[in-house]
Amino acid sequence: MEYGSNWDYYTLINELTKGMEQAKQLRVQLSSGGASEPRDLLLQKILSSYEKALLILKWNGGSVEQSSQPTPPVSGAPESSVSVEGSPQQNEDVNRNFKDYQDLRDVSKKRKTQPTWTEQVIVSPENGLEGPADDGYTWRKYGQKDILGAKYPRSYYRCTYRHMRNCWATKQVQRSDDDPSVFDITYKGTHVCNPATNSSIPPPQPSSEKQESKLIYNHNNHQPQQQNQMLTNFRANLRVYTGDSENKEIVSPFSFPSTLVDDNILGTYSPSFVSPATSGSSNYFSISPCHMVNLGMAQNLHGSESDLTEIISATASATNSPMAGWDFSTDSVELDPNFPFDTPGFFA
DNA sequence: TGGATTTGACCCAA
DNA sequence: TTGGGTCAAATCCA
Repeated sequence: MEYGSNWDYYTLINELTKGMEQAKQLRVQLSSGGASEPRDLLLQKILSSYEKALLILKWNGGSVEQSSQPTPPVSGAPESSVSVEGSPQQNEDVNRNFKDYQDLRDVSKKRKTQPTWTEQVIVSPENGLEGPADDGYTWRKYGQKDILGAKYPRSYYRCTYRHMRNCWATKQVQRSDDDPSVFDITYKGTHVCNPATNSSIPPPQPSSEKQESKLIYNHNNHQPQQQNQMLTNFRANLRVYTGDSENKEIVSPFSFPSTLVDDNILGTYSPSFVSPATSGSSNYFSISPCHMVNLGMAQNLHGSESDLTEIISATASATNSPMAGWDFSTDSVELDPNFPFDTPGFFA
């Protein structure tokens, strides 16, 4: 993303403006007692607006560094997020991630310095899927290891374009001990290879992948970028079950909307990810929120990679519930239609 | 034959 | 010292 691009600029302006207007509304409400719109909703909208603006600024600041980074460090920047909640825990995360990014700029080969985020993918047996779907990137498995205390081995993947495009994104796939149908996918680093530009690789057209999968996001850390398209689809398809208290949120059902079930998304499932991930498991199939978007939006939003991730991250931090920014209650709720996803820039 | 996967060895942070 | 993460040679496969 280029700093100062029109998209960013207008989005930034828009977010700040909206935040201000919403704050004014809230002020009026607080003074009058009347409420045409729930106060908490207003608050969330305000917070999300400001947070998105901040994220844009942060992201752009990072991209400046990216351009000068010859190695992995580039992957660090976008993961940092800003917590409007300001809880110590979240601030620690922010600080840590920011520190990670700084570290990455200095020591690219250090371990545990890359930003990470975790997703869980539930594989629906009824779909005939035995593993998580591909996420739009092409991964190459480079290792597998038995993990102490884990029933299933952990598989290690790195971006196929690590050397060609200096893309140092990696991911780890670990089948859950408790529920073998759940895959924990830990992403490290962010792709700097734009899958949309990987035109040299004809997108595979798997048939079985075009099926429903369920996603669980772990917002302990931050997620990848490139999620605008998914935003669009989320509006119509997302439900979130927050009954499970921990950090992982089940985003389910995540049925592929027709707009996603096309070549842009499913056509890019990489063979590598439909390959055996773990010993004892056959094919698996993962869908990462960002990657889906990444594919879908790549055609429309060149270079704009961070939004849904940031929105998720941003809104997630608005309350203790990771997805609270979407105005979720503790039960299954629909995505708040008032959430400012329709900010002009988001779907431009 | 070239690319992807497997797997044992090595590296390194905790 | 240990265990997680990565490397790289061997192997597999289309």
